[in-house]
Amino acid sequence: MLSEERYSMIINFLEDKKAVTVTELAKWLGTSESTVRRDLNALHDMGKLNKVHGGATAIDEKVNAIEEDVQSKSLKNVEEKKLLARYAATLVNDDDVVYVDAGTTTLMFVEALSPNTRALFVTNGIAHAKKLIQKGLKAYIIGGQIKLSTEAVIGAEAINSLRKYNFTKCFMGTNGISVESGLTTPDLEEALVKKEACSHSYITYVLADHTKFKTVSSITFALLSRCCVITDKLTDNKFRDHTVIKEVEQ
Amino acid sequence: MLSEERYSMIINFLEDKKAVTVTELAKWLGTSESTVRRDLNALHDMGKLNKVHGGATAIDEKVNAIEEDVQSKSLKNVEEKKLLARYAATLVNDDDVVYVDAGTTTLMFVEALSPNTRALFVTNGIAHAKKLIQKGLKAYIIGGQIKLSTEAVIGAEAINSLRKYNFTKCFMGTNGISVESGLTTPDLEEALVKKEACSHSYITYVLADHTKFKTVSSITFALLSRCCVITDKLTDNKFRDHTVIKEVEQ
DNA sequence: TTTGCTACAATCAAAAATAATCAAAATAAT
DNA sequence: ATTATTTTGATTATTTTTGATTGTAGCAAA
Repeated sequence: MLSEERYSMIINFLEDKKAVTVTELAKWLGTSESTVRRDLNALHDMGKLNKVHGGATAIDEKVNAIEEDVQSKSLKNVEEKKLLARYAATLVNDDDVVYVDAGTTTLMFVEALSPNTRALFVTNGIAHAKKLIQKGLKAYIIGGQIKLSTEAVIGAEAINSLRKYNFTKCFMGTNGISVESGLTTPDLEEALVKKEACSHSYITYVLADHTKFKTVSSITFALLSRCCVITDKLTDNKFRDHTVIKEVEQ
Repeated sequence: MLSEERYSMIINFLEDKKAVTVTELAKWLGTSESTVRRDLNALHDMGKLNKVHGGATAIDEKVNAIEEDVQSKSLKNVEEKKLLARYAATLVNDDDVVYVDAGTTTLMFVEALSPNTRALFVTNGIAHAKKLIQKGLKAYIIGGQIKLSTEAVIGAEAINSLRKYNFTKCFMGTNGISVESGLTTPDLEEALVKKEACSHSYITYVLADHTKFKTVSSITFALLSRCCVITDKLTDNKFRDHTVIKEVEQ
């Protein structure tokens, strides 16, 4: 039997039953569990099913629709980003006032948040605001102009909005991290908002996967010395001399 | 059995029975109490149920109920609303500064807008903001707390945000229209925002299909005399004595 | 309050499932 | 026909899940 045949049999099975175990499939397909696992991995990489311990479950169309809705512009390093997001989510306490910067990495952070937290969230991301309230969390959005490409609120009005707040923690994304230039991003307007947000926060956490290191964009919005960087893999230890680094174990 | 299967069995059980004990579940699922406890913790962390001593209870599904409510509401009189929306969209000129109120009818208004207009839009609706920029229009969102059920920005911060603006036109939805009480809505916070928006606008247009007439909700946010009402079918001509009415031909 | 009972989280060892590895089998290429 | 490549199933070490156990905490009756 061709592997493609097994693939479609597995998908059909899942569409009907919603969940299946590896053992079940091995027996049903008359093949070994090793092969079934390989098939499940392949289908998972294609995004055709959810792999879970013991087997697989059908993809929830609702989730799919939402994923589409969030024009996830960079499907790069998704797993790494999720890792950072999950760790960052654990840093939020009930009494925190948290600023969430717009961006794809921080959106995963919002997804990873516990629905039970009583913290207060402020964001400049349209998608972030929507997700936060869908989780039943208390959320504020800052006012101002909306940038088309990133769905982020920016501009003078946004900066003015931010002045009112005092955050205990703020979670930022970034385009580049370097020892010399600190945290950098290509858009001036966004950089100004980021800068203002950081300056109103007691702690600034930066979520940056390993690809962001030693990259420099045109505008610096924060210096390393004032931030705590959360990353998946630190390739150069010299960063440790300039900032607090949390390397999340996989 | 996959843990995901147990999860959904527990959720289904709870949806039906509203409450369940650990012992019950262990027997029903044919598993140990330890596992059931672990499952309940996991589901609690996901926000899918309330953990209580001895077991768990179904979550108060306000969110879901309201979402459905909004959806069914938005499905009512769709054609009539689209008619109003299309007409209202023609009222926007390139040099206008337009406020768009949150709500299902005004969302259709946004959909009906020409992507070529150079008007400036300000809104308190998350969905509205998103749609506006997706159309490539210049859009601002006001800052403030986000209301879960309607995805509208409300609260003191929202009102403060509005103070800065001077609108040439504002487009409002409403729950009720009556000669005596004017325009009314059930939510105080939303009413205050609507009121503030109207008071900063040169003209206020109210989009109201025929079902809204002679309905009164608890809070009045504007009087008929100060508005221009756009509707699909006017059943009682006495309204013409109190306000400017545009009856859109279908 | 105290007492007794039950439920709980934490811990641990057994069981199950997994990824990684490798040799055999099947398939394709020369 | 022979060689190279891919696929498969078995084996291994590792990880995850599970159920039993234990001490602690919560609850209700005395």
